[in-house]
Amino acid sequence: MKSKRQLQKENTKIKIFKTAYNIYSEYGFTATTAMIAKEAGVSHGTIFVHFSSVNELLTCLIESFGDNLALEIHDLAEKNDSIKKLLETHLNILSKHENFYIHLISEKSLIPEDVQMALVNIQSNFAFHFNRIIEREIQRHAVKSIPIHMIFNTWIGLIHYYLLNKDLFSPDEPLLKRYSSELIKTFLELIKD
Amino acid sequence: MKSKRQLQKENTKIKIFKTAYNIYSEYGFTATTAMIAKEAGVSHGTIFVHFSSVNELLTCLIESFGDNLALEIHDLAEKNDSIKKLLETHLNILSKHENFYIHLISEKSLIPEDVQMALVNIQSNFAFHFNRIIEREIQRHAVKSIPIHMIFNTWIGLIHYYLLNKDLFSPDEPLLKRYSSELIKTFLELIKD
DNA sequence: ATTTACACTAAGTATAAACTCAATGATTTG
DNA sequence: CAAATCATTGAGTTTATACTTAGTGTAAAT
Repeated sequence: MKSKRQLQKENTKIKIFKTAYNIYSEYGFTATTAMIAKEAGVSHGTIFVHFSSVNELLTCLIESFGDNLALEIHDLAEKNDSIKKLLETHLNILSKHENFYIHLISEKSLIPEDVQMALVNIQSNFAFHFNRIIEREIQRHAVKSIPIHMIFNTWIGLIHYYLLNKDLFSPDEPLLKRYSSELIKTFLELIKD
Repeated sequence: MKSKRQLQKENTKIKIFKTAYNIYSEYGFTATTAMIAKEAGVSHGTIFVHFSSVNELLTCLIESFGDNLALEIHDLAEKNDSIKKLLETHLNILSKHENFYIHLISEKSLIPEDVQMALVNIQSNFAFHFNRIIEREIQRHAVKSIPIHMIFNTWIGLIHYYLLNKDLFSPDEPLLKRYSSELIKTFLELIKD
């Protein structure tokens, strides 16, 4: 049984955590701890009761984000065995976290180096499922015989380019909502044998 | 005839300008005006005699960079009319400015908004030549009939993905030196009809 | 009921970086 | 040669932000 104090402490931490996610999603990683405290309705100092530094807060957030994405990718990749389905699923997952993900890739340089690994892990994780399916399609001569990692990098490169240039491509609405089908269609066209 | 004073002033400005380019190329856009002053061998205050703010310095640098790139692209695109030649030329040009260019695209979020346009201009400029040649190849059925802008974005997306992840792909030597031919080969394979 | 523990507060400190400005001394002007 | 000009200096000032800490009031322990 948890004491009243323990509960309050946990709740406050969760409140800060979730608020930070929202603030960073909206304003990017230049948002300040002061903003987060204000939005969470706690005093500035409270943040440092729960997280020893802003870097630790960032680290927790991003690693947790990576873990969540990994779970979603794992779950859905099992069920989708056509390339098209796989790509649709990939973009659907990213779509749910679009704002945070965009800030993550476009402001990577602001993020503590030891956490940037989390980003690499996200890609590796998806690459695993991606490669399994593409490999099979290459065997079947449905996909061009090009080194798999290049096919993967072309796909990630293309969608990251769009996400990184959301201001240009889709300033007023979610980018993936608008471009998912065009991106998938183009990519399938390119890789088909 | 220029007076001694005028000459000295100009030289100092150029010295600061070039040093800033080198410092930013090496350390990225978080490098400080103090670093630049020290490296240029002038006092910190001198920078603000020549540039009203660090943003103005950045603006000058990046716009000048864009102009140079535009010239190089214009010159060389005239002479290269096969796709392969065009892509090789593109990467050769970027190769000459690899470090600065990488910082430019990976730290875009640190750059004043009104200068980010310069980056868009660089792409538009290249897109013009790129599209002209691809269009012709599509007519000849040498390249798949896919919307040209998607072909262009796939190419830029791919090379930016590599440049943005230089740490991963080629931490110890220039990235384009190592990957140019693989990138070109893959891309040509993908778009050929 | 009293004492102790502790989550939280808010005012304060530390630091880093851009930017200012009065002083300096070399150059130009008359 | 004297006076005026001006590029440069470097020791400040300002500002923004992360982080600290002594204090407060409520919950828990005795």
